Amino acid sequence: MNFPIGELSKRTGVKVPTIRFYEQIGLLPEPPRTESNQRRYGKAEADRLNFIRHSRELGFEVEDIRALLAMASEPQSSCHQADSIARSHLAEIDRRIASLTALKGELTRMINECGHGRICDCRIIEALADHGHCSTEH
Amino acid sequence: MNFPIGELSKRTGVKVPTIRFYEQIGLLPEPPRTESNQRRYGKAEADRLNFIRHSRELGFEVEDIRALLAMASEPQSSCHQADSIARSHLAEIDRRIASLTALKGELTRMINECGHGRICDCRIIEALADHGHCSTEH
DNA sequence: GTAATCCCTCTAGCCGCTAGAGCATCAAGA
DNA sequence: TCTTGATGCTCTAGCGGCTAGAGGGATTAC
Repeated sequence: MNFPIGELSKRTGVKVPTIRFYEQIGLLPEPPRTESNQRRYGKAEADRLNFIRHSRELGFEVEDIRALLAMASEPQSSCHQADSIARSHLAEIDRRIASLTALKGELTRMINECGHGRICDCRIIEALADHGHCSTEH
Repeated sequence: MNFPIGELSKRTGVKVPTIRFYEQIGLLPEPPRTESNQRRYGKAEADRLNFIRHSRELGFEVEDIRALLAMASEPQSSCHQADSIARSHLAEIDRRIASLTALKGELTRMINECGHGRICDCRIIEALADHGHCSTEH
C-alpha cells in the first residue's frame, strides 16, 4: 500500500509515462501526493490499471474503457451496455480479420507470381500498379 | 493531360488534401504550376498515385512504398528487394491475423459467459479485471 | 455580374502513447 | 555524512497517416 509510480508500473506492466498519460486523460484518478509532490498509489489503483491494461490488450479503445470502468463502478446496474460494447468490438475485430485475410490472399498471390527476376518483369510491382489485377476489392 | 488536383483526385480516388500531403512527404514529386500557382498533373502522376493508393490499401507503410517506387523506377534491377518487402509485410499481416483471432476467441468467450444480468455478476467486466481468466496470452 | 465551386497555404487535431530536456528527490553504500 | 545513481516531477514535441478548418484567391457556369 502507498507505493510510488514505478512500483505501480512494475505491478501492472504499464510504463510510467503511460500511467501519467492515463491520469491526464482521466482514465486514472489523480492520486494523493507526498509532501515532495510524488504520487502514491494503493491496491485499488493497481486493480483499475490492470483492468485498463487488459482492456487495451483486448483492443478496446480508451472511450470504451472509460464506459466499462464507469459500469464496473455501478455493480447493481444492468450489464447490457457492457455486452453491447463487447459485441460491437467483436464485430469490428471480425471486420479487421476479414479485411486482413483478403489482403493476405492478394499478397500471397503477388509473391507467388513473382519470378525473382528483374523489376521490369516483377509481378509484385505490376500488381501494385494496377488494381485491375486483383481478385478482391479493398 | 495537364489537369488540376481535383481531377487527379477523381481519377485516383485519393482525396485532395491527401495528395498534397503525399507531395509534402515526398511520395509525389512537386508538379508544375500554372501562372496562378495551381498544380497541374499528367498521366504519369496519376499512375504513380494509383500505385501509392493501391499499396496503401494493401497495408504497405509509406516507407515501404517509397522503396517500392524507387525500385519501380529502375526496371533493370533485381526484384529481390520488392519480394522481400512484400514477404515481410505478409508476415506482419499473419501476425496481426493470429493476434486478432486470439482476441476474437477471448471476446467471444467473455460475451457468451455473460448472463445479461447485473454488472456485479457480469463475466465481461470480471474477465477484463483479471487476465488470469484468459486462455491465451496477449 | 455574381454565385458556386474550385484552388491555395497554414495551422491544428486525431489516437495512444513515447521520448527527451531539465530539474528535484530518494535510498543505499562508503 | 556524503555521494551516487535510480527514481520522481513537469513540460514540450514527436510518431503515422492523414483530416479539418480558417481565411483567402481563382475559375467557371449561368
